[in-house]
Amino acid sequence: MEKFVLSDRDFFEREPDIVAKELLGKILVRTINKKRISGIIVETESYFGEDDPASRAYKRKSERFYNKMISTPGHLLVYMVHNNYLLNIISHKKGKAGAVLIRAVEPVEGIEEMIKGRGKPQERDLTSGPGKLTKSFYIDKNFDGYDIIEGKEIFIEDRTNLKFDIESSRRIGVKRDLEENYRFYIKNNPFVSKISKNIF
DNA sequence: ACACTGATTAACT
DNA sequence: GTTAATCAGTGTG
Repeated sequence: MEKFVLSDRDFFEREPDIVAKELLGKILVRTINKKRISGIIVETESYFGEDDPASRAYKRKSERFYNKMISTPGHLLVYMVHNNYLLNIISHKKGKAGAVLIRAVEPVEGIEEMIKGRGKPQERDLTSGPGKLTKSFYIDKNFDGYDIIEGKEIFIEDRTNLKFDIESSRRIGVKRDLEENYRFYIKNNPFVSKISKNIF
């Protein structure tokens, strides 16, 4: 049915908002010492290139970020904000810039490992935010540029027949957002970072 | 070498 | 709902 398969790089060679929506319900997997840490992706945001004021590629103000965001789709972009690492996947059509931010996952495997990485928070707080989930998944700057198509330590798995509704809202924590909703999340999922009403 | 900036979080009221 | 903490990354000089 679906033309684009998650295991192919093509999947990420599309507009970031399309990719962001289709990543919902997929499984983010981290292998560490042959153990699996994994979770269902429940919340994403899409960022664009030179014309997106919230993007770090905006107006090529940072040539460094611009170059990362036009690099090969399917590679990771990991960087720090407010002392938290944020996990993005480079996603764009050829010649454009773009990325999808993974904002929250629902823990599936390796919950003990997550707790070790984060201290001892409530289970809901393990991965219900972009900075929280990178800590629980042991993801840091070393994974910047990592290829999740070929990679064995971080990759994304498909899952059969998971049913859910998708909601959208404005992006969170953004000063000057675009006029459309570029945040996507699974309706009524308790691991979504923040419940917010749609703004049209 | 220095100054500024958050795509956040936790801890408040 | 609001706000302070906190520091690596980035650009500029």
